[in-house]
Amino acid sequence: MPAAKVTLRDVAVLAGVHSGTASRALNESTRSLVNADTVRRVTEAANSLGYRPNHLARSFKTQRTFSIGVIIPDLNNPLFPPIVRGIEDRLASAGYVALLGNTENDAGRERRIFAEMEARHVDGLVLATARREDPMLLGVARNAPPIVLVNRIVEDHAFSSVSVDDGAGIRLVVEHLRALGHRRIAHVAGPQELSTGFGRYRGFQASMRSAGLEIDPKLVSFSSSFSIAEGARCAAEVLAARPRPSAIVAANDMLALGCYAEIEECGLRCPDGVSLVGFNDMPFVDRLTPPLTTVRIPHAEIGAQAAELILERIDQPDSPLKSLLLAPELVVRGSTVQGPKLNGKMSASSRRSPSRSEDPSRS
Amino acid sequence: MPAAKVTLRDVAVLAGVHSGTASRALNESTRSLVNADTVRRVTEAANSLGYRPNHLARSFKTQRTFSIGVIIPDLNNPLFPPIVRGIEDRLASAGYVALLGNTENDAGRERRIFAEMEARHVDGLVLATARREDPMLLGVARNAPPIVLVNRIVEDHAFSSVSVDDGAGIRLVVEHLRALGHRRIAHVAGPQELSTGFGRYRGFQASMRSAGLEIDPKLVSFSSSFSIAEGARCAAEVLAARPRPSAIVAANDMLALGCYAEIEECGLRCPDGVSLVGFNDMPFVDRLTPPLTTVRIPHAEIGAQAAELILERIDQPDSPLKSLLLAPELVVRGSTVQGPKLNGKMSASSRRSPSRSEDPSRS
DNA sequence: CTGAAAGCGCTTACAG
DNA sequence: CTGAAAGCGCTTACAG
Repeated sequence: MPAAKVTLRDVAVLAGVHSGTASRALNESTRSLVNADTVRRVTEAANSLGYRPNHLARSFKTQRTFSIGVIIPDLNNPLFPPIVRGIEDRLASAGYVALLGNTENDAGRERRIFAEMEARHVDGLVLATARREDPMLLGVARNAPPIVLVNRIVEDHAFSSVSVDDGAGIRLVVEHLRALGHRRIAHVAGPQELSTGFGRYRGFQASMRSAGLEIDPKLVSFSSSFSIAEGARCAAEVLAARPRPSAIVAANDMLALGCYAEIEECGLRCPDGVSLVGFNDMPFVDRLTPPLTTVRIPHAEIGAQAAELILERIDQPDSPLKSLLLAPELVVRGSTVQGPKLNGKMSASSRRSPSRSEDPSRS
Repeated sequence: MPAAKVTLRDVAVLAGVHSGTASRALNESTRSLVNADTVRRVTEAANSLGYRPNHLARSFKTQRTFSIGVIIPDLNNPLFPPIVRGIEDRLASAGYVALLGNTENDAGRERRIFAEMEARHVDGLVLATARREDPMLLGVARNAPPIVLVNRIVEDHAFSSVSVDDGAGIRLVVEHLRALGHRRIAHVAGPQELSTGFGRYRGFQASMRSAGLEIDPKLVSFSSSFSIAEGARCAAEVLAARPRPSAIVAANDMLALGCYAEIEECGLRCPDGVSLVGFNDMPFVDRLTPPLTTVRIPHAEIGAQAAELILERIDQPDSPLKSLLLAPELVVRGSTVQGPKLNGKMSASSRRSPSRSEDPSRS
């Protein structure tokens, strides 16, 4: 049991050296400056006294805290816990700790949390709250700590970032649905002021086009937030269109959850009446009925890479900015089935659907 | 834009006072000691210079960090994010910040995280990792920071704590099932070294007894962790008993998730073949098929109260320990239906089951 | 390779 | 009510 307060001076006295020497002996980076035998004596003294360096004194002196601010919209959104864990685990292994802040997507809260983190002298910040055009981020002071964006990014790349290739993810989705014979495909889009919502919508447009499918404006509805309620509202909109869509591409799993509810509400069934695809592969969406086909993103990896980037920037503040784009992966589950052209009146074998040969991705 | 570095000295010079006076003027608790006019001058000087007190210097001097360590098993367990948010929100409003640590239920990690938090001089700790007999907790040094336990508690109450009345929760469950006519009720119990697993098991015993129902040992299976896999394993065990149970009480929702899978695996259906109840009301269990009947606990409130307790202990280290026991609430959803006695061969009206009159809770 | 000393920016008894 | 000063426990140029 260590005594209440053992300081570096105590160690130095016991080892018969000056406290400056003890400091150098105990510090990894300065150890090489001191005689090996002195190092041994100091180390022994430290051990025998149960010396624990005072973090606060060191931080005060060096103005480094070995802490990183992590700002997210809401920890209760299941997307974030695995990302946060990815960040924390990587940081912990480097002796850093994360300070977490939830903005609730509120600009005022965001500013307050940012200021609080600065006041606490975090060595860096990881932000999952960026908007495509983000007034706060554009206004950050020159002497603000290094910043890395995660998941969401800003329009002009003034920051390092780790995100997922949203367009590629949606392409996998559209091609999957196309291959199942779906032609009237709806999109419940995310908020367009976020890079994720915007990128997935653009990806939807692009991959529908290259799949040779038409985008009916009535089959696209824009949510104002990635929430279940908005998913239901937008699903109601696209399901009201005639002819009805045979599949819905939701911009994320929360929206997809709302779609499930609304599909049922309309007296339809998923997947028989409407196929449904989400994005993110949130925990437990594989336990829904039917299990959700979705786009898996490497949550923990995203977090770990973001932590890696911020640590790099701290060690080398002048290193060039990096934007990592991680590859998503389609996870096919029960919520997507053959479209109406293939299992409808025309049997797939008796008559080749003309659309098949028109499909440029197959020619 | 504040200059790179404005210190208290700069403010004092501009206001024409000594830095000690400036400190007193700016500090809430000492402000009353200084002349109102001086306060005004100092405040103005501080504002005009954009002075931001250096947190690090203050912490170093006062040995207080306004930070609290929060140690949980795993942020990816959906039980914890809402609790953590409850803690953080309450802490933030008091100017505190939370440092999060995930133990993965590993004793070594737990020790390491605990030591790290101590080294960072957290002002207090909130632990959600307690075991009923917890060697680490019993061994904490006399000069360790104040500790509050959350959700799980230790056997002898040497700590303040906030938890849920597990026995009362299970009683609600058993009475609900009893009222539906279930008599062969199984229990997929949690780990018995945790107060939650143990308390719910004891609650199961007690409320079965007072409901006049027999506990068949073959209908109780003990899991080794609150996981889906363990839930499935234990469900398989109790479903193998003959006569089969008509209902399963799972010690928490993760175990219930495993029960769902195993019920299906056995070719049974929930709720027609077997009713199922969980515990915790984790996010999204209302979206399962069928939606899970479960015991709701006030997650955010639990966190907020824990934060409250730790703040109290920091302000008044000698205040008496408190153990808050929050009331759970039954949420009835689709996973529980009438038991076999009432919708089986014997109609409820044609023949009164003898067990009804034997039921002491109804006499 | 080591010692002596300054100093990081505050807070807080201690005088007056 | 305010000033002068000590000091929290380290790190790090600066000498030698």
